[in-house]
Amino acid sequence: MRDVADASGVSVKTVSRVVNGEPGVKPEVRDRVSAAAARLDYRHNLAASNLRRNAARTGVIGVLVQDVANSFSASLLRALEDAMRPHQMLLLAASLDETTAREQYIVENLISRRVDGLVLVPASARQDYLAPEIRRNFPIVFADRAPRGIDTDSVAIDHRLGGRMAVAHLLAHGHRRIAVLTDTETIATARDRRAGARDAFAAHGVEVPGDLVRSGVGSEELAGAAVNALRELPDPPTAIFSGRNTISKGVIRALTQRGERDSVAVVGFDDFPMSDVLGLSVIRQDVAQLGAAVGERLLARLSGDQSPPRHDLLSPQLIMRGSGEIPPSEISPPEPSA
Amino acid sequence: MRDVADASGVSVKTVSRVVNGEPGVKPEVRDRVSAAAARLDYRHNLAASNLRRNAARTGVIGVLVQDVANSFSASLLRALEDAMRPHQMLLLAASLDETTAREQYIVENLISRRVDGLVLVPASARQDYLAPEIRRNFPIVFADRAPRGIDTDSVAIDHRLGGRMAVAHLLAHGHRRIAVLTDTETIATARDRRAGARDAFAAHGVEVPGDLVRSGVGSEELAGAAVNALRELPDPPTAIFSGRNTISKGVIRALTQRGERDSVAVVGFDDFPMSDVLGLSVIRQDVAQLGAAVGERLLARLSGDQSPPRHDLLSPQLIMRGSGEIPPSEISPPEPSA
DNA sequence: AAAACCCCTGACAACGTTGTCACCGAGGGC
DNA sequence: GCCCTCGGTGACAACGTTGTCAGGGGTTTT
Repeated sequence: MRDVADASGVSVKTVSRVVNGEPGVKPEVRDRVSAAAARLDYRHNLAASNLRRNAARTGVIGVLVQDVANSFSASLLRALEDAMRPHQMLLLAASLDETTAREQYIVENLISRRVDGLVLVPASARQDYLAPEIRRNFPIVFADRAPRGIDTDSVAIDHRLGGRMAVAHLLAHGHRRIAVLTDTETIATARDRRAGARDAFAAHGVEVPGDLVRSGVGSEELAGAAVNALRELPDPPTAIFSGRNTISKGVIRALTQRGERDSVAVVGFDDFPMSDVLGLSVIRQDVAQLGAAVGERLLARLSGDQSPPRHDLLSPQLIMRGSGEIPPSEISPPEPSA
Repeated sequence: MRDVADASGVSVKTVSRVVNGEPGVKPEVRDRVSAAAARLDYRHNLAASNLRRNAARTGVIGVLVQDVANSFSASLLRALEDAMRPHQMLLLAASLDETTAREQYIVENLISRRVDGLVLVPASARQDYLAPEIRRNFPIVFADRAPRGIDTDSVAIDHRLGGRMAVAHLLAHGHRRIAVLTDTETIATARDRRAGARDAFAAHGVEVPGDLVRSGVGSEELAGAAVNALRELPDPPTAIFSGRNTISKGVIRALTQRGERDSVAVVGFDDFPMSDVLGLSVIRQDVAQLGAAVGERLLARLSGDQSPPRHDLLSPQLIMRGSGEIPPSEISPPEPSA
């Protein structure tokens, strides 16, 4: 900036005025400065600028998700970007891979960078470490999972309701031997979805088929293995509730290989690309809606909203595409009469 | 920082030393300062720090892709993140939506933020506006598309080869009426893929079926519409080369609705999640490999590599899953003998 | 005992920018 | 002709941090 000033024979302050488009500079001087800036390839330094304009915003928000390559996270990211774009804000995105340590490291790093806010799909079980930030009213919005150990805004899908809807749907179609495949116990959403499944059994007065409930199904491979194991049981499940999109993929792949796509009912949680073509019935969470709601909450906080934290729950939706409407297969032994 | 210094009775410089873990501070003092910092919720300001340590890195690289929600972009992002993670670098991600204006705006913004480098999947036709950055050796790596108007590193899939492979495969299975659906003319990759398709026709001495070549197919909906139109022709195509994953989705959806999934051959460009279950034959570009190569190039530049720009081409791979191996349907009128 | 050394610490300037204030000269009102 | 106003400009300090250098006190060397 000093160089530009020297080259155009004015003070640095005047260059600053030109660069920021402030009024009160003679057009002639303005042109001279602009020309010099262009000639010298001058690039405005936003970091220094923000440092000086003390209370100003950096125009960046941090987004921590599980894995930016996962369609859920990617859609969330995109919805947030769309929400932030009109406000000229950019996104610093990071994948956590369900790693608590990385979550804390990234959060700390982002705060040092003075991001204006955070969107967090937490990997950690508790987020007490954020207490100081909450105390000073730093905007943090939790997405898809509620905060624990602190209180701050969150927007999430009602996973429990979704799990309940899925299993209730299968029960309504006459299934009793329903397998429930969910991710690791430590993940709150997985717990909620399984709890919802249990709710549905209870509401229908059906005993939970304990031997068919599997948690810790954390990958496509594990899901496929689980399907194979379950279908080899003496009294195999006639329907499967798969608690996550990666699990659904493994389930469908395994069923396809076994030639059982048309005989075993499946309802998945999480829609994913092409599941319509696959005819997979799912509990759909509207990720775009989720992202938009999260963005809205964050923007409200950024513009000074001091109201108490809100915890919004969005209802998922059952999408019937065939796989969830398959009746119990006749191969399954008839239920003994009471 | 001054507050922490006052609270612990030392100078700001000593606080700086403690914060940065520099040696040469008495353990007792170090503890006192750390305690004060914790008590006052002190947060280190990386922006100011970087400003002072003049030539230092910000530890952020900008990544501009088409759409972070698209599986190609999302996977690229993830591969880059993995490449950068060991170097403690974070990613500022932005979606361009094939918009030239947004590309320039974001690039300018990121440069003002002093990102250490850029990864660009350009939306613009030419990138002359980057000339000053190239001149000062600012690290920019193009991904998936080569730069035009400037010369800098790029890593891309050989789209032309891929297009050729796809159509050659269909020709080898006896098809002659092969539809070629590609995205807008202005997108370089779409042009390359179509050119590859023409190469294949030429190499087989087959005349290009002009009435079946459609460009400007920019969405799933348009792809579906194109399929319907083409299949209603008096002499419909017996095979389809779909030049992009979104197009493939539209094609499959339309064929499914028409009940023609098993009678019309399809080879798609771009693998996407679940296409294996759909039995779709595709030209796969290894996005993870692409992202890793881009990351590697960028890291090399960041560590001072001054060699001339390189333009690497990665070969795509044909994955046969059934849809591309369907023979020409008999419904199609027999070719008139010569 | 003087000299040399080391450990620890702090004063100061500087990074690139902008807010504050003061200044200069031209024009307008009395 | 005097005072006031106002448009245009620049000097200076400050944002939060760290590199440089100097200094104080203790210990070791000669």
